[in-house]
Amino acid sequence: MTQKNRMTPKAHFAEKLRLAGLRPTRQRVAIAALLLDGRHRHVTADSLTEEITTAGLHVSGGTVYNTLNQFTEAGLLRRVMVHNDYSLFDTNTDHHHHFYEAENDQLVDIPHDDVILAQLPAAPDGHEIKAVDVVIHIQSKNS
Amino acid sequence: MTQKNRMTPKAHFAEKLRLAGLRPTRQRVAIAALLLDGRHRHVTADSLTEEITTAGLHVSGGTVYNTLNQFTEAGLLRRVMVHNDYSLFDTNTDHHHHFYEAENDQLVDIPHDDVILAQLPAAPDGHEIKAVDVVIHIQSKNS
DNA sequence: ATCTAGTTTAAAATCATTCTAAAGAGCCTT
DNA sequence: AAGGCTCTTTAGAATGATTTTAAACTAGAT
Ligand SMILES: [Mn+2]
Ligand SMILES: [Mn+2]
Ligand SMILES: [Zn+2]
Ligand SMILES: [Zn+2]
Repeated sequence: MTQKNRMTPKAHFAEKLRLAGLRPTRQRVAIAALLLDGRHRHVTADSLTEEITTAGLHVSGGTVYNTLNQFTEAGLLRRVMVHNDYSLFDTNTDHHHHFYEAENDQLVDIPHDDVILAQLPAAPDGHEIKAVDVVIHIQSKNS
Repeated sequence: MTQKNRMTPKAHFAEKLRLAGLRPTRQRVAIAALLLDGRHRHVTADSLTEEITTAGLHVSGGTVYNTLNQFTEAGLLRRVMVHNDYSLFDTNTDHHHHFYEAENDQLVDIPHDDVILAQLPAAPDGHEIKAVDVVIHIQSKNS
């Protein structure tokens, strides 16, 4: 078992943040405890703020945005692009793709192996591929 | 050759709009003439407004947005999702994918055949696949 | 020419996100 | 344990793309 089982949860997430190059402030540790617990899900600044409130905490709006951006920059979260209305963050940073149902703005993970890219184009000269995002747009069958 | 060569360009685009179920107003025809001439490119509300101005015309901001949305809804344009900053519209509605270089917000088409999805997952129960979007994020090699 | 539903317009409103500048908190050094 | 430096947080203002509004206009039918 990993070392995390010897620490209090707070210390565990503080350590995780330090490793990511982020100073473990009270707010960041609280958000890390909510988002980086291993569960795979998709959150928005709004839904995260709700979670924080439900947990009996308070973090200013600016800090929620800053933290989501910093976690993403640090590779602790992943931003998913499916529309222009607001940002979606994925707690699953492993390589995987998504189903997106615009009808009710629902995003669902596709297991890694269920999409196979048999052939990829070469990146344009002087460039390299950083990530490949596949979004499969779906709709309910009865139109 | 198609029938379009027998009409004045204006009539040609008016007809195209009628077929798409859109009343061919002066503004829509002007925008159609700029965007639906067969060239494949990516535009924003802003870049389109510039083009309109350069052409010596004027269309209100609201109408530029409405028209882009209506054209997209009608299948004359395609919206491409690569970031949350503003909408990108593609004059190429054929099935194709994109390279995206975040560094300088540059979007480049990938020829249809250069990405092959060998295996697609089944859509969730009661749903069908409407579109598959692949975005390959790239960056210049010297980081 | 007249009518009517659909469209355009300038301006205001919306709203997610970023910025500001002042107060607070990690953390390193004494 | 205290001091100090830098990074963070905060509430609130600002930003900016997009939508909405309500009045003026027009395509197309009669
Ligand atoms: Mn918006
Ligand atoms: Mn914005
Ligand atoms: Zn996911
Ligand atoms: Zn394209």
